[in-house]
Amino acid sequence: MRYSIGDVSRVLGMTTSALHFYEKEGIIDTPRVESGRRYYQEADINRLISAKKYRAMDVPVRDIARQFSADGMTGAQVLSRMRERREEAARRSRQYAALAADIDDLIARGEAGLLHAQEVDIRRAQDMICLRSSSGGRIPSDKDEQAITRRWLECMPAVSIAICREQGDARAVPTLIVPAARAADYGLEADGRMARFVPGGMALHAVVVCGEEQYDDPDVIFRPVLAFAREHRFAQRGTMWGGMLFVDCSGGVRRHYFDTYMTFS
Amino acid sequence: MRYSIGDVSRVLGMTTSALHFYEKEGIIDTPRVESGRRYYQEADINRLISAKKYRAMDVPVRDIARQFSADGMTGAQVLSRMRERREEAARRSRQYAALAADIDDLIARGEAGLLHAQEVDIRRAQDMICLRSSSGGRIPSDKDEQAITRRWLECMPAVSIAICREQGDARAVPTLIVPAARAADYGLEADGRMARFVPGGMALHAVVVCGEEQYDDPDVIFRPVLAFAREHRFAQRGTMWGGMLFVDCSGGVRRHYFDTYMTFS
DNA sequence: TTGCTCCTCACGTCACGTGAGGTGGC
DNA sequence: TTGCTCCTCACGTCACGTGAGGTGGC
Repeated sequence: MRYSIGDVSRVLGMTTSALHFYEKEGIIDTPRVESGRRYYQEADINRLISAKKYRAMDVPVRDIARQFSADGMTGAQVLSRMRERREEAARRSRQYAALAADIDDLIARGEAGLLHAQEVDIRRAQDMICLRSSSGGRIPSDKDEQAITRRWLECMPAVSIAICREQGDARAVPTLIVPAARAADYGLEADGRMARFVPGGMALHAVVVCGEEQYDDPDVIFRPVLAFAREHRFAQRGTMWGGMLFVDCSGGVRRHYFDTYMTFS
Repeated sequence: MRYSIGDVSRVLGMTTSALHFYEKEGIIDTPRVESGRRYYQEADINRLISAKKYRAMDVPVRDIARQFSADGMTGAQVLSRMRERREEAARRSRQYAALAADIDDLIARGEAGLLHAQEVDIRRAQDMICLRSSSGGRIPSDKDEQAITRRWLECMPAVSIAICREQGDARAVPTLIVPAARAADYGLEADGRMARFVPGGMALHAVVVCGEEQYDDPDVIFRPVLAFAREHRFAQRGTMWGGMLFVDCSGGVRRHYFDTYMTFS
């Protein structure tokens, strides 16, 4: 049986340029009829199907070419490659599942934020862990602190940009924050120095919208809960914090949405 | 606070060239000191962290730049993008999980094949569905059949290259095959024409190793089970089939491993 | 003659990575 | 003076996709 490149392309779901590419990479060595046109035989089809199978497993084309070459891989080596691919596929599956869950959480908080911006309510806050640098910025200048911050940032989107103000602090500081429940999954933990445990509990809550002024004066995000607390005589207990939900950049202005909590006694 | 590109790079886990790239793409617009060196401020850090978050969700850099631009996206649009990203992440998670399971199956059969090549045993065969073309090759010449074959090939590695011989066939033919149990997950089904149901049951089984001769004479793969059947007076019932496990290309020869089954009455 | 398939070759894509060759501040 | 950081610019990567311009067989 001789097949034209068009037939092969239609059946294998690969463009002719992909078939040219596989040939250039040495996965197949297609014979030609006199006019220069390629024709494919059963053996070529088999190799292309196998190549497609390994590509589906994310094996690079060059590795497939080597595997298929005259002095290619033994069965045991092929199996060992497949074991790697299985581990990688399982790893990616877990990673995407975690990502989907984390995005879900962001969406839920974001939707609530859009609906109830600027309203103050009372609700239970989760336990959180907050990461602050000794230099006061969101980026530490100390190398050890830089390494820790980097580890935290690798855990986005579970980790969020936040602003925190511990009881007794003169002003709020830029930090990172993660729900304590998610922290364990990512191997993040409170050490009492950079990473501090922020206990949850009943809290004043508001979604706050603010502009660029939060960079100079991070305390702006706590105004609604603080005003409510003054009016209704709630006393702060523990750490006030606000996690950034998203930024609305439409219409030439930047509106930062923060989800703020103030636990009270 | 002013941060150098080195600090930012260390903390965000991005190379300086990535930071240059993000600047070129318009995600940030970094100011310079007189000597030409860049410095980053809290607002830039925030945007880079956000960009990293969206990159972790597989949003393209150009879309992130547009989202952050002066006339960017509203909160509702950002949330809708996040919903898409969640669906995509969930889809990929499922896809990689299925891939891992399919590879697992390939490995298990491959390992058994390496250990017990050329031995005949008796075991239960699974129900399978086998796809054959009316033209006799693994690639059909009919356009409708080509479209069906293409759909099957998109379900690799659950679908395998195979050779089948129905009772009464003059010779074995190249086909594709899928376990009936997996077929349902991929929306493949027997139609009695191209795609035929191959019932499982007690069967003679052997892993057969053969060379290129299988392309001219696919029946070679059934020799061990047929010899055993003659010797021990087993009569074929239903379809004989062999699924390709892998190809050993070491030492300049190609050895094709097939997992063959002959159900008997 | 017209459509269709197929050919080669060059350049584009995406998100950076990797030097090469040079500068500025401690 | 030496090390270190940072600069720009050009080219590479990976697996193809997309034309442009032309040929061959019905």
